[in-house]
Amino acid sequence: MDSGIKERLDEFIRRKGLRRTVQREQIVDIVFSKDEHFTADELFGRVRKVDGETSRATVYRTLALLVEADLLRQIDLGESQITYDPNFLEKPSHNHLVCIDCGNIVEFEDGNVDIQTDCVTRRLGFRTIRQSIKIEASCEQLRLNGRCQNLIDSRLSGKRLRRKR
Amino acid sequence: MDSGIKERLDEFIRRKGLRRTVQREQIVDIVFSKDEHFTADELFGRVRKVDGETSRATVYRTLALLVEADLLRQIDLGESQITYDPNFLEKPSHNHLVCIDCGNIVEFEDGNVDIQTDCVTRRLGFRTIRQSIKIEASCEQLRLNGRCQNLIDSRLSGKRLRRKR
DNA sequence: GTTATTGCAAATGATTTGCACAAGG
DNA sequence: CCTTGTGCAAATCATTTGCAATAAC
Repeated sequence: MDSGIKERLDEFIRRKGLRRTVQREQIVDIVFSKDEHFTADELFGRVRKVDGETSRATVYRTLALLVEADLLRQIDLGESQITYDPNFLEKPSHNHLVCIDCGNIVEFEDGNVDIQTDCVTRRLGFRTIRQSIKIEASCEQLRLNGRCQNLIDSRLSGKRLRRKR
Repeated sequence: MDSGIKERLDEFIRRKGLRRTVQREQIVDIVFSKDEHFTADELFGRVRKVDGETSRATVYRTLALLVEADLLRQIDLGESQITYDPNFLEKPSHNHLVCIDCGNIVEFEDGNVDIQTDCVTRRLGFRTIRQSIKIEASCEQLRLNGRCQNLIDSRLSGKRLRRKR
């Protein structure tokens, strides 16, 4: 975990007159221990393994806190549950490609895309605050070779596949 | 309303072995009578004005039907309710800019953006199926002049402003 | 001590679903 | 007829909230 996160959270907590608690510490540790996306419920599961007392409500409230502090971002993958992405600190303007074959999510950063969209924004008379791009795509490997390395990798790593809402 | 819609729906209904009903006819007429985005509940309100019998369930079921037939699309504006966009038939690859000042939603189509993102997609080893871009932006007019024509327009037209989830 | 935070359980709110009856083909 | 569609009310499910007890500071 990037060591700056705790400091930024402490700063946010101080500025807002809030308090440091063991639950918040634990949840933050878990959220930023991996670079994987997660839902509130998945996080609750991981938190419960560490501390069997922490409540679902506290998990939700801490997620809202982290989003407000701009340490964590909600992303839309078209599922019924909100997905959280802990990687915006490292990759501030990344976007997501979702493979419709295997459900894998690929993060990408591309300056040219950012420039193009910002150009459109200015042409329309606005100033970009934030943008999100979701690309749904099919796997070229799977189409050509009948198999897809991403799919194999995700099976091996046990990554969560995409569910429809 | 584009006259092709009814035909495409009929074709879909025939192909699937489904049935034409008065409720579906009415809902489709209402959905495509304007180019405005709407939620299921807003649509239900409009439908009820025409036919006081139609149920909320039928509205939801017909929306799902239209989405499946690819006549209507769900878009994510970060609200708790799903937003439906009836304009993809006319503008097949448009995207959305949301003004954080006034909540206005501006649709735009831009070939260069599409080319850039498709380029990224191919570089990653995928083939684009569909993409959606959401730009959150502030109004330059408001920043410079202290007022925003979009905001004034939306007040005048009584357009729905954005709610947070 | 004062105020924020927590856990619990209940509430919320959008959407979905089971079922008996209605209606399309 | 036979099956799909509808309306109703109940169910679902993620998320939020009220409240009394607890813990920061």
